[in-house]
Amino acid sequence: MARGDIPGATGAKKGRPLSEKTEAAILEATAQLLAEKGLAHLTIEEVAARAGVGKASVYRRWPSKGTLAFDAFESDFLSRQPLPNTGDLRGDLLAALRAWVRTVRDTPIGRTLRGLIGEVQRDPALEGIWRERFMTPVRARHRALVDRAVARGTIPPGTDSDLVMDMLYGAAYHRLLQGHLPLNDQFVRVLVDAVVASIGAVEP
Amino acid sequence: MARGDIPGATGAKKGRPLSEKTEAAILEATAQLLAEKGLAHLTIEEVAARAGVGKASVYRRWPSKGTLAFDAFESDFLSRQPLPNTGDLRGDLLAALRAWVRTVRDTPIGRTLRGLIGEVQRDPALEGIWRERFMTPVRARHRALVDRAVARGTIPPGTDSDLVMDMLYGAAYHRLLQGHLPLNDQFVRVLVDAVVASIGAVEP
Amino acid sequence: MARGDIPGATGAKKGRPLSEKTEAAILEATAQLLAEKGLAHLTIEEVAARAGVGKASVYRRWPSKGTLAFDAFESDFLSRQPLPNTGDLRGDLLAALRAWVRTVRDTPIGRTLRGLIGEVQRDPALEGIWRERFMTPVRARHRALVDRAVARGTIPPGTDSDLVMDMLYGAAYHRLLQGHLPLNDQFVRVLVDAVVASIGAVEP
Amino acid sequence: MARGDIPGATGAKKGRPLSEKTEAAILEATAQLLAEKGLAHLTIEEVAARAGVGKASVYRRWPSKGTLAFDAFESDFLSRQPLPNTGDLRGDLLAALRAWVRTVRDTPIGRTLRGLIGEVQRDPALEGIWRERFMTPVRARHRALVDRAVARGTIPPGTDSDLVMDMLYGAAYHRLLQGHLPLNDQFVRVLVDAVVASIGAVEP
DNA sequence: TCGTAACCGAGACGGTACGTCTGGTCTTTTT
DNA sequence: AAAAAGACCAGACGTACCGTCTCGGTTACGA
Repeated sequence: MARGDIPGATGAKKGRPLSEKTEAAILEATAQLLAEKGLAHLTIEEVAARAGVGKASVYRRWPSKGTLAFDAFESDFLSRQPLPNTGDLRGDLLAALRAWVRTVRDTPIGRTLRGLIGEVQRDPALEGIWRERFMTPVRARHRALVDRAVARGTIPPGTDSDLVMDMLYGAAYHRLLQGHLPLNDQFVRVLVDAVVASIGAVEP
Repeated sequence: MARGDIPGATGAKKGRPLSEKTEAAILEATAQLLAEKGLAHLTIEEVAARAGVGKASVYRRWPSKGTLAFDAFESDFLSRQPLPNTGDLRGDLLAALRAWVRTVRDTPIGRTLRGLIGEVQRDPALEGIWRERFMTPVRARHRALVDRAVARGTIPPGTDSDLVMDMLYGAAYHRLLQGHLPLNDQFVRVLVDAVVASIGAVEP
Repeated sequence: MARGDIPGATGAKKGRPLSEKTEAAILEATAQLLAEKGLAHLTIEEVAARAGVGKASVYRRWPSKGTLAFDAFESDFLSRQPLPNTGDLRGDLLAALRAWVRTVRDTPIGRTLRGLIGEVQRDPALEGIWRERFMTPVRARHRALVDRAVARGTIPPGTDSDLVMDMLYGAAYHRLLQGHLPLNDQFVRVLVDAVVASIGAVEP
Repeated sequence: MARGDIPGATGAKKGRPLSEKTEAAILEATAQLLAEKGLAHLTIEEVAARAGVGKASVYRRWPSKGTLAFDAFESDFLSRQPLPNTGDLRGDLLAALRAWVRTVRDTPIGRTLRGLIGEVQRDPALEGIWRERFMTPVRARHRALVDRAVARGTIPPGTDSDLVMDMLYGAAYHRLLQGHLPLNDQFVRVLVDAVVASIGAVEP
């Protein structure tokens, strides 16, 4: 986990507790600076200054720039990934992927996401956190769509939902990170069609 | 391109030309250090020292760590991506993807590739170079496999080869960068099968 | 003044105060290196290394090599300039000038003084500091000898003590800096005699 | 001497002779830059660029910045030091010192002279050249005034002309280099008076 | 209710690496 | 073979941040 814990939850504590105000100020400053200059040019020094906080108060809570940025980023991103229910798999996947594309393409979140993934590549300490707190919940949410289709009986029960996720979001992340081709609606449609076709889906 | 040019190709040159020896020493030192400590902990300072070269001689050629690392990495990686010809599409894709997986999973190249992609996310100046010199040639080589299958008539002529590439390599890069699931042969097989199925390939 | 101030004198202080240990280590290292290799070959890098201190800790206190060297030099030099009281002007001037000559001719201080004056010629920012902290106190000390003679009534009341100082020490600095003739006791004697003669001094 | 010799004078020469044009361009550029930014901020790099000449062509002729600057400075300065003949010593010394003061106070030459003397303090290799080519001729010229007075019989035959020079010019250089008091005509007058008085000069 | 442990903002600490600059030398090509 | 150009190695420059430590002061528990 990025931070220690919700204060008061773990038990024994002496002395003055961590101030929630300080924490909020840090996260707010981080979010601002993240949008303004990107993760690469974010510095703890500046976060502390902007938040009106000592650097130690930042390091007391987050061990690195990545973990801090991650916390500031997380909730924002997740809230933009809906769990659609259109009645059939193609529709659900289309809606989910479209929401993803809009988020990363049309908001500063895309840039931050790219920077964060970049950071994860260089800091092994971030890998676990990133997977646990970001990849796992997002994938779970998306996989639910596939599982629902299995339950409905419109796709075979043995469908490898991990593979489906990797084909869909792998392709999408690929275009986000490599930028070799546009992330547009045309791409989303043909991608979802191809993936649905590969499952051997029965038309409802 | 990362550096100026092929020496001597552009024409006018006065004064002492850039020494090829110096350049070779820098690239060699960079490759060594890249393998030893990864891109994140590679420093120009150390490259220069190891190469027995002044820092200015490095900056004269490459404007940043990323461009330098990229040049040292490029040829090494590309040489490990064969152009298989097994006679059918599935076999070709399997061979190509297996080679890729072996390279990134079993050699230090995988770590460097991850670091380099991370670097590309933070340095906009690298994006173009990366795409032009890395993504484009590698994709072209892989796409040739699909085009050959179209020529053979085993898959429909309108097949979107870009999409095929994105599903295959998007998924593979996804696992490389996110590490949520292993990059093993089982994954390669089911991925190729699913992608081939999605194309509506005719069995030969 | 080279540095901020006597710590704690100015009032408001926030954050960790400058460590006196660090400052002492820097001054000590500077003094050593000044004697070893002269001001011209003194580098902040080496001062920091020798003092076991970060470069920033040096720059935090002194804005330039010259100001640092000056601070390290100052007390050492001044302590070697006595305020003689032999009873008559000639004896006082002889004693003072002999002490000066011995200091600059027989110790490494002479070399440092030359280097420092050289530095002052090239860095306008040093001029004021040099004058205020070096020339003014030293001259004041020496002029006191002349003023005492006036008080005694052995020389005319209107004597221009600045001119006397300039003839005496001007000539001495001239030989120190230009090296055209030796700085020996013979020189000191005839110089003092000539200057005393020029004043129209009454023999006591 | 700063440079080798008058080109072509020494005899044996093979290959292309040193170009007088090149030399003139370098000296001209040096003089300009000396006046513009002072010796301290003069760089061989910039001299070469301004002269439209390779750096090596500069180093071929002058071994260091100081020697080059010195050559560019020398003739200019000496031409401004007249050999007055007013008929009596006081008048001669007054005229000579006034010319000196005007030169160093009212032209960029003063700044350059200060810089040059500063440079001499740091570069032992310059000392000899400086003394030989600058101090010695200038002092000789000035001392001639005193010697003439001896010949005239207006001052004692045993007069120490070196001491007279040191009192006069020592005081003047002192004010130039230390800047503690102004270099004005009032100073010149009282200085000359005091020095002449110290000699025990007979009124003519 | 009081001691004390852990917090607070501020900023100095020892460091690393940056990208730039200069010095003096070396190596091409041109004249 | 010298000139002009400019790359060569070396390393100091001053800056930016790093993550830690110290300062004097302030909470808010728990003994």
